[in-house]
Amino acid sequence: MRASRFHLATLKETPVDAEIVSHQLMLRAGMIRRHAAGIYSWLPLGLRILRKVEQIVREEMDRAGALELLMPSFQPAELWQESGRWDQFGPELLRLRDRHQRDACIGPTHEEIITDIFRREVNSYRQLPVNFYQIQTKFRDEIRPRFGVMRSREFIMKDAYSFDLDKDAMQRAYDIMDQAYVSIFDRFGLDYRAVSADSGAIGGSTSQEFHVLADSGEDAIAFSDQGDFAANIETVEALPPSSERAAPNAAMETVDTPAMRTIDDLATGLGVSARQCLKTLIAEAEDGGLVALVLRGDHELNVLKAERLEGVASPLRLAQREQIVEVLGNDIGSLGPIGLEIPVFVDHSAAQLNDFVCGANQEDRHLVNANWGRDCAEPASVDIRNVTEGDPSPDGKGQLRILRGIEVGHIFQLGQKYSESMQATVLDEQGKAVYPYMGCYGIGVTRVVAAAIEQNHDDSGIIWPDALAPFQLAICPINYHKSEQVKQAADDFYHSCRQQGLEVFLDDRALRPGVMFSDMELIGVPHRVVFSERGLKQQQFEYKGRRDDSAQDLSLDDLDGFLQQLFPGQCRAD
RNA sequence: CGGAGUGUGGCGCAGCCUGGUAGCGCACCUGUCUCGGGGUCAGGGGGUCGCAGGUUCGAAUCCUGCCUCUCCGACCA
Repeated sequence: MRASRFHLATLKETPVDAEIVSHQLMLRAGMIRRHAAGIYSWLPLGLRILRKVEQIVREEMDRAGALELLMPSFQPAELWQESGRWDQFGPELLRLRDRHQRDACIGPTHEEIITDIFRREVNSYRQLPVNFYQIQTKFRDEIRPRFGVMRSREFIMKDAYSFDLDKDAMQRAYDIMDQAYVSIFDRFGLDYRAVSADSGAIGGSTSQEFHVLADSGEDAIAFSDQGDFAANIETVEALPPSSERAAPNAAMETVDTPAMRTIDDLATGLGVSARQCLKTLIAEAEDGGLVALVLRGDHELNVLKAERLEGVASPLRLAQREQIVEVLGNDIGSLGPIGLEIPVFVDHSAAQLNDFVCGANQEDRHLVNANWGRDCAEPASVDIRNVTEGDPSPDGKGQLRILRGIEVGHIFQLGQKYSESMQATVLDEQGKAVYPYMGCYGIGVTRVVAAAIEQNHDDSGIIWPDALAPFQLAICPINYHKSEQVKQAADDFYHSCRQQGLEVFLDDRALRPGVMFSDMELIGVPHRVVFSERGLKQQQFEYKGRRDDSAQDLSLDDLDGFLQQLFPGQCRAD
C-alpha cells in the first residue's frame, strides 16, 4: 500500500473525551470515528486490524471443526418470548417494531436464533456433534457506553454454539473450544490468562473467561503463585483464617468520633489500622427489610457472594440512606453490629478480630476494644469478601496474586436451558426425542483490538504484535520526491516486498521525515526501513523495530536476506 | 436512572458576565524557503454559534422549552 493512495487520518491532538489510552490512540491513529454514544465507524486502517483478528479467529474455529454461518441482527420477538428472555432481559435489549407493529429486537446475542436454526435443520443424533459459529455485529444498549470500542453499544463478536447428545459430549465440545481459544490467543501474541468465572445472565454452569492482561482492565483476576488456580476475583472463595481468634485484652469503651465517617477517617483519627476496624454495610433483605453485612475495614464486599446469602435480596441492593435512618434510627458512618436489631452476616475475617473498632450505632460515636462473644453474640461467619493479594489459594497451593484484565472471551456450558425452553430436540439411537446439551463460546472481536493496544503502547503510539499489525513493514524514503536515487531504491524494495507477499506500507507522501516517523509509530507498524541519499551513498539502508531504542544501518547487498530474517517462513529465499 | 457539566468551521478552544453582526491554535488549499524526528513565511477557503420560541432597533451573548453529548454515581455506612 502506498500512503498516497491510503486514507491515513492521524491526529496530532488527543480528543478530549477519550479517557483510556486505547480509545485515544485509536482515534489519533485514525482507526475509528464516533457517530453517537457507543457507535463507531471503522476507517480503513482500523478495519485492517479488525480483519486480522477475525481471520485468526476464523482459521482456528474452522480448524476446531466449527462451521461458520451468518445470523440476522434483526430478531423477531417470538423467539425471545419462547426462551423467556423477552421479559427477563432488561433495557439493554434494544426493542423495536416494524411497520406491521410486530415486536422485534436487535440481537445482543444469538442463542434464540441458533436454537431455532438447530431445531429446523438437525433432527438426528447422527448429525451430532455440531458447532455453528458466526462473526457478526451485536447491539447492547449499555446504560453508559464508554472507553471507545471497549464498551460500545454496537460491536463485533464471534459467537459459537455447540450441540451434543449428552453431558459428556458437551464437555468434549467445551474442551475443544477451550483449546481453540488457547490457540487463538496465542496467535494474537497477547499476554492473557484463562480463568474460571461466573456464568452470569447467559445461564449454565461451567464457564471460563479469557482475559488480556492490562493495568487498565476493569476486571480483577486472582491466580495462585504456585498452582494452576486462576479465576475471576468475583468467584474466588476466601478461606476462613486458620488460627483461633485471640482473647479480649481490654474492656470495651465508647469514644467520640466527630466527623469520622469513613474507615480511613476512623483509622487515622483513632490511630489504628483499617484492618482493626469493622465496616458495616446495610443491604436490602428479601422480605423488604434490611440486613447488615460486616467486613474488616480493609476488605471489599463481594456482591455475588452476598446476594447468594439466605434472606438477602438478589440482585444485591445497598440500602438507601433514608431507609437506614428510618429503620435503624441512626445515620451511616457510625453503624456497627453490636446492638443491631436486624440480621447480621459477618465475614470470616471480621469474625476473627478481637479488640476491634466499630460504629456504636449512635451519631458520631464508635466502640473500641469490642469483642465477639463478650460484647455481643458470637457471630455466624460467612464468606462475603473479595480475596486480596496474599490470601491462601483455595486449591491449597500457594498464595493468591491479583492482576487486572480485560475480558475478551468467555466460554460456557449451557446445558439444556435453550433446547428445553425452545423445544429443540433430536432423535437418539432409540428413536426417542431428547434435548441436546449446548455450549456457547464468545470472543469480543472489537474489544480484542482495544485490549491489544491497552497492553501494547508507548508514548509514541501503538505497538502492534506482528499478527495484528495493519502493515508488517513501513518504508520511509527521505526526499522521495526530490531524489531519483531514493525513489528508485524505495520503489524497488517496495515491489520486491510485495512480490514476497508482505503487507508493506510505502510512505510516498512529500513529507518531512519527522512526520513520517511519528505517523508510522503512532499507527504501530512493527518494522520500519528508511532509505536516504546519505545511506545509499554508503550502500546502506536503515532498520528500526517499533520497540527498538535506536536504528541500525544495514548493507543494501543483503536486502533479501534481511527480509527472510525478519519474516521467516514468509519470504522466499531466491 | 440520579447528580454535575457541555454544545461556536473537521478537531481543540476563546468570545457570553457587561447584547452591536464571530475569533484563535491544529487540520485543509496555493505559493515559498526548508529537508533525518510532527519546520518557515505569505496568502486563502470553510461556521444555520445544538434546535424552537421569546425579549430587543439589534441576540453566539439575556429569558423559556426541548434536544445532544460528556463526566460522576452508591466499598464513604
